[in-house]
Amino acid sequence: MDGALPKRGAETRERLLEVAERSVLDKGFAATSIDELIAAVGITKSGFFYHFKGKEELATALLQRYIDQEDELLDTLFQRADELHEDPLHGFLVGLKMFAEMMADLPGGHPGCMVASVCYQENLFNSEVRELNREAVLAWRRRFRERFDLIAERYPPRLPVDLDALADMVSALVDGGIIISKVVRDRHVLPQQIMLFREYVRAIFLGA
Amino acid sequence: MDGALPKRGAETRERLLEVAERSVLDKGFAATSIDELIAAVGITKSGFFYHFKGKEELATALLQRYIDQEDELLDTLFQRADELHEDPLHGFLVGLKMFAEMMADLPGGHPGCMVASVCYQENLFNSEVRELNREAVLAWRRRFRERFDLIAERYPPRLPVDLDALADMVSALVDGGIIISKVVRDRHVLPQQIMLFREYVRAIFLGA
DNA sequence: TGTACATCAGTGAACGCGCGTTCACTGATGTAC
DNA sequence: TGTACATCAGTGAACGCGCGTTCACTGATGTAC
Repeated sequence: MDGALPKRGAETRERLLEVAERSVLDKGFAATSIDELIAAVGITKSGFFYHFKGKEELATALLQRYIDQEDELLDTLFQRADELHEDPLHGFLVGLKMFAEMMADLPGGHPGCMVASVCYQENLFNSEVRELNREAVLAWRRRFRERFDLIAERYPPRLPVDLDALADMVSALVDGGIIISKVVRDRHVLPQQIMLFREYVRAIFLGA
Repeated sequence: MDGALPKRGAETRERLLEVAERSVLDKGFAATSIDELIAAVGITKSGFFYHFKGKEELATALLQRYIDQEDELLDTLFQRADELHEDPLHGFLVGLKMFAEMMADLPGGHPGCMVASVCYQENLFNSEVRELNREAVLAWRRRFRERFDLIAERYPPRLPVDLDALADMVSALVDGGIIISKVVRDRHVLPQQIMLFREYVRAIFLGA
C-alpha cells in the first residue's frame, strides 16, 4: 500500500468524525447515537469501539479536530491577506473581507460552531473537553489581540476600546452570527455581521 | 383560596419549567430527563404528563416562556431608559448601559440563551418550535431596527451601515457574548461586549 | 522465498439500564341545585 | 345547609424500545527471521 495514503482504519475514523460532527451540530451530542453513525459509515457497533474507547473519547476528538481545522483556516486566510498588504491594518481588513466572502459561499450556510455546541451541553462533558473549549477561545483572543496591538502601533485608536474585548468581539460576532443565520434561515446574516465588524475596525483605527 | 394566587397546578407547572430551563441550558434538551425534573419538583412521572402531553410540549412551553420573559425585560428596560432621556439616541445608550450592568450583576453569569440552545439542537424539535425561534429573532430585529430608524432621523449615520444588520448585531453580540463568557468562565465578557457595541452605536450616530 | 507471529480493523451476540409514554385509578377541591 | 357531581392535580405500576458498553472471536495485512 502507498505510504502516502492514509491507513484504512484512519480513514474510517475520519468518516466517523465527519458524520458525527454533522449530527452533533444538528441535534446535539446526547441525541447523536452510535447506531446512527455506524449506519452512515457502514461498520458495526464494535467497529466504532475499536476507534473510540467510548462516546466521551468521540467528543474530545470531535472538538479537537474542529479547533485544529479552524485554527488552520484562520492561519492561512490571514496569511494570504497579509501577502497582499504589508500594512497590518489593511491586511486585516482584507482578511475580514475574505472571511466574509468565504462564509457567504458556504452552500447551505455555516453548519454551526462546535465550540458553541459544546458550550450549550457543558454538563455532558468532562473537564478535559471543557478546558479544550476554553483554551480554544482564549487562543482566538490572543491571536486577534496580537494583531490589534500591531495595528495600534501604527494607527492609534480614535475610539476608547479595550483591545482584548475587541478581540473577543470577533469570536462573539462569529458565534452569534452563525446562530442568527441558522435561526432566521438566512445565510447572509453571518457575512453581514463580519462586514459590520470590519466597518467598526476601520472606524476605530482610521476614523469615520 | 385567594383568587390572586396561582392555582396549585399552575405553580407546579411553573416549577417544572424553571427546573427544566436550567437543565436544558446546562446539558441540552435530549439529556434532560423527565425523571430528573420530577425528582427536583417532587412529583411522580404521571404528574408530569398531567401538565405536559409529552416532552415536545415541554420544549414549546420552555421556549415560549423564555421569549416572553426576554421581551418583557427589554420592554421595561428601554422604557425606563427613555423616561430618563426623551432623545432616542441617548435613551438607547442609557438602555444599553443599564442592560450591561444588569448582565454584570447576574450572580453566576448569564445562564444561557434558550434561543441559542434550541438552535444547536434544531433537529430535535418540530417545525412549530423552530418557527417560534425564528419569529423571536425577527421580532428582536424589528424592535431594534425601529429604534435605529428613530435615531437616524435626528442623527444621520456617519458610517455606512445597514440598519437591519445593526439591529441583528444586538442579538448576535448578546448570544455570542454569552457563549464566550460561559466558555472562558468570565462573566465580564458579556457586559463588555454590550458596552463595546454601545461605543459603536455612538460612533455611528455621533462620530468619534 | 517461506513460515511464524503480531497487529490492524474490524464482526456478532448479548447485557442491563434508563428513557418516554400509557392506563386505570384516587383523593381533594369547586360548583349547581 | 346539604348533597351530587365535575374538575383538578395528581399516584402507581407496567410497557417496550433504544442506548452505550463488553467480550470473545476473526480474517486480512505487515514484519522478523
